[in-house]
Amino acid sequence: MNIGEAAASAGVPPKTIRYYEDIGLIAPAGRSEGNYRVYSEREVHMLRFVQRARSLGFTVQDCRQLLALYRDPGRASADVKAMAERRIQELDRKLAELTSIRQTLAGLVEHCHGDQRPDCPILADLAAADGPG
Amino acid sequence: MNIGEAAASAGVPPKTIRYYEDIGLIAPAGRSEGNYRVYSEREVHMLRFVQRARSLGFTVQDCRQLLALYRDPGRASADVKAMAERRIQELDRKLAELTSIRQTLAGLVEHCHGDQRPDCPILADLAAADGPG
DNA sequence: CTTGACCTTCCAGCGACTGGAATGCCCATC
DNA sequence: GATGGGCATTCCAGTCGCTGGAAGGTCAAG
Repeated sequence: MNIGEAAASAGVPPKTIRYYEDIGLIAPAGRSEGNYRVYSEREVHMLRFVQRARSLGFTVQDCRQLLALYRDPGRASADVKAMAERRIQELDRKLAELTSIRQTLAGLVEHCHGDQRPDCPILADLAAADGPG
Repeated sequence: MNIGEAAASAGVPPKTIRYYEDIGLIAPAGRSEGNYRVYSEREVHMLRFVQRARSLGFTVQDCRQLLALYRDPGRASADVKAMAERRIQELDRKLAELTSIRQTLAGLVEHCHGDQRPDCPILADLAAADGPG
């Protein structure tokens, strides 16, 4: 299997696969006679694993650890769980932040006429910059 | 006022001010005899404006537009409102995405023993990679 | 006159790719 | 055998919004 097919099958662009190889996230692929990278199902499986982890917001560093745990038959599930829980905590932090921003913006938008006149509480807030939020 | 004082007063690092000047977000500051950047209250005000806009998640490009609108006495508040609404839409998209990810992770965490044994539904999900979410 | 805090410029790096150029390989058709 | 198109290869540069650090200049205090 060439990189294009592996990429399609794993749901990542070919460039990303080369990048992952470059940074040592995945092992260097074997090569054909014409120097093309060659992939087996096993390697595509790993790529899918990474793709899925990334789509859940794990960093590439996290992926390294997750792959290591995945490959380690003597792993403790506690270690995986801890990683997921840390990730959830970060998500909660981010969600709180974005929610707060959203509230602030929504409040400002609500009070803005949104017509042809220049008076605008949104700009006023940005200019004042010591209100709440 | 030197850059350090301006920075403290606007709530941004000195490096960021130089960066903003570099990319043309704010006008080049005047210079002292010793080539130090010199800031007036007016310029600190602009910096605070940008800092506040950035803290609400507006991009630097957005800040350019917001500053332009702020400076334009003939602006229509509708334009500002539209920007804020677009931003809110983006936030909603992001919030939905993160919330969905959180749900998936929470579901996985819930089913993981988190003990010394290797069996782990989180890794199993990453490896399967065709479940929901 | 020295110390130390501030300032200057410039270059490099973060994370996680992504775009593009220049080149090479492979297969099919004429 | 030539040719064309679609793959592949490498390498460099850019994205976004800073941030760190090196090498040097300025300023006020002691």
